[in-house]
Amino acid sequence: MKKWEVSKMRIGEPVRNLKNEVQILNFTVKSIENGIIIENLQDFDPIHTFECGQCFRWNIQEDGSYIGVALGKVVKVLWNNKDLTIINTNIDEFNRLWIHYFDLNRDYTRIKEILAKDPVLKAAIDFGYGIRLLKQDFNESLISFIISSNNHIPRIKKIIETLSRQYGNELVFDGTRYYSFPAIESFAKSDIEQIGICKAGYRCEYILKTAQQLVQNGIDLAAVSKMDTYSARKSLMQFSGVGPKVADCVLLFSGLKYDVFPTDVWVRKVMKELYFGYEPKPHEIISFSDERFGDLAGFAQQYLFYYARSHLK
DNA sequence: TTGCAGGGGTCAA
DNA sequence: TTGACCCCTGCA
Repeated sequence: MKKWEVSKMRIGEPVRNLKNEVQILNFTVKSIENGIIIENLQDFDPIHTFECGQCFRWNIQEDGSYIGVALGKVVKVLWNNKDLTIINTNIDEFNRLWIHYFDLNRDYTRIKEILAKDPVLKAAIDFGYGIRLLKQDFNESLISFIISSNNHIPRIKKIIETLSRQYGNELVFDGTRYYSFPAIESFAKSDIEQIGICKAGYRCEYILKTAQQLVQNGIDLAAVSKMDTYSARKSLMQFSGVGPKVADCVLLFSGLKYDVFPTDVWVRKVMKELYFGYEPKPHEIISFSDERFGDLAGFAQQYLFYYARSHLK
C-alpha cells in the first residue's frame, strides 16, 4: 500500500460519542489491608502507562512495582496482568482520585479498535496496548513540561524531584521520604536564586514567571476545556516558556483536550519514517493528525511516541 | 581525561 | 526562519 493512499483514511471519532456509548466497566474494586485491589482491569499496563512519556514521578522498583507521587499522595502499584493493586490508599480515595487519575472510566478497547484501522497504529497499539492517559494535575503538568523543553528525561525527573524536595510536602511511605509536587504559590513567592537550586538553567525563569502569572491571573480550566483546541492552545501559550509542543502536552496530560497531537522529535521521526517518507513540516503533521485521527489524536500520539522510542533510532 | 554533540523547545531578533 | 540558551549525559 502506498503511503499517501493510507493518508486519506480518516479513523478518529469524536471522544464525546465514545463517552455516550454504554460503558461496561468490567473491573471490581475491593479493599485490602492498607490499599485496594482493582480486579479484572482491562487495557492497562503500568510499564506502558508510566513509560510512555506523559509523567515524570513514577519510578519502577526492583520487584517490578511502581511507586509514584501524584495528587499529593504517594502510592505503590503492583500489576499481575489482570489485577491492579494500589498500596497506601483506600476505596474513598479510589472514588475521589484514582479512578479519574488512571482514566478508568474510559473505554480504551473501543478507542484501540478504532485507531487500529491504521496499520502503523495497529503495530504501535500491539506494542503499547496498556497505555492509559493519566489525568494529572494542571499546575504540575504545566511546570513539568516547561522543564521538559530541550531536555533529557532523566534530567527532567531530577529537576522535578529537587523542586518537590525544596517546596513540596513530605510524605512518608514504607520508611522512605517522598515529596509532593509543590503548590504553585510556593514558586510564585520564591525567587530566581532559590529556584535556581534545581539547576533547570534558563527554564528557572520560566518557572518563576509562569507561577506568578498563574497566581496573579489564575486560569479557568473548565473554560479552557470548552474552547476550540486552537484557542485552548493559545491560552496556554501566554505562559512563559510554553510553546505549541508544551501547550499540547499540558492540554493532553491534564485531561483538558484529547484531540491534540504533541509533536516532539520522536513523533517527527514516526511521521517521517512510517507515514510521510520525508521530513514533514509542522503544519503538515497537524493537518495529518487532524484528518487521520480526529478527536482521538492524543491517544494516537501516545501509542506512537511509546512505539517510536523503542523501535526508531 | 577532555571535548563535543545533542536533548520530549522556546524566545527574540 | 535562525541562533542562543542551562546543564547534563553519552560517547569518542
